[in-house]
Amino acid sequence: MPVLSMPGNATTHEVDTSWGTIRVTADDGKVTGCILSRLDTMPAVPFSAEVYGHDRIARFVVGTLAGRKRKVPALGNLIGTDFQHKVWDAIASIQFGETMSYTELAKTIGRSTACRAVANACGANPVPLFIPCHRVVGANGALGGFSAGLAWKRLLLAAEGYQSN
DNA sequence: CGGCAGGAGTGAG
DNA sequence: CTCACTCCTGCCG
Repeated sequence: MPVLSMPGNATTHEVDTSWGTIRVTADDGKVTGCILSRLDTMPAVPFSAEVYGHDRIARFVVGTLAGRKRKVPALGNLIGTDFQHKVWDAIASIQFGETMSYTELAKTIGRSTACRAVANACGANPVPLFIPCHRVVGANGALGGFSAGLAWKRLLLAAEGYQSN
């Protein structure tokens, strides 16, 4: 009988927002996944969200989207290559309200010319918001991309005071 | 200003 | 295995 990873205490944390439901999965309280509804176009309604109870993970999500600095909950074991983990670690070190370009980030992990690979790793980030890949932008001030749709990235950056374009 | 190489990963053929 | 594509960017014509 194959021994696979034994789920400890898996939980799902959902946050209903005017832009769709955000679903976070965790294992023993450690975040392992974060799914945002895909927004290919800017929603017509302004963003709003509510949190029920004192779910720390859900509160982090809403707080972050509202531009409030919050302590990032513990993260579980994320599946990825060495390269991806290096990229994610570097992203995690970007302070609230600050941004870093794909090239700068590439340099910090010793791959100065791998900006494109860095961008790819950003897109593979299993826990957007928790690993703030939205703080990685183009060297020319452009936003770059965002797996769940640029509307989210704009919202997050605007909330943190970043002036795009 | 357009074109291209460079760099890791994934999926199609 | 090869090719195409992806959250990019500096260089070169």
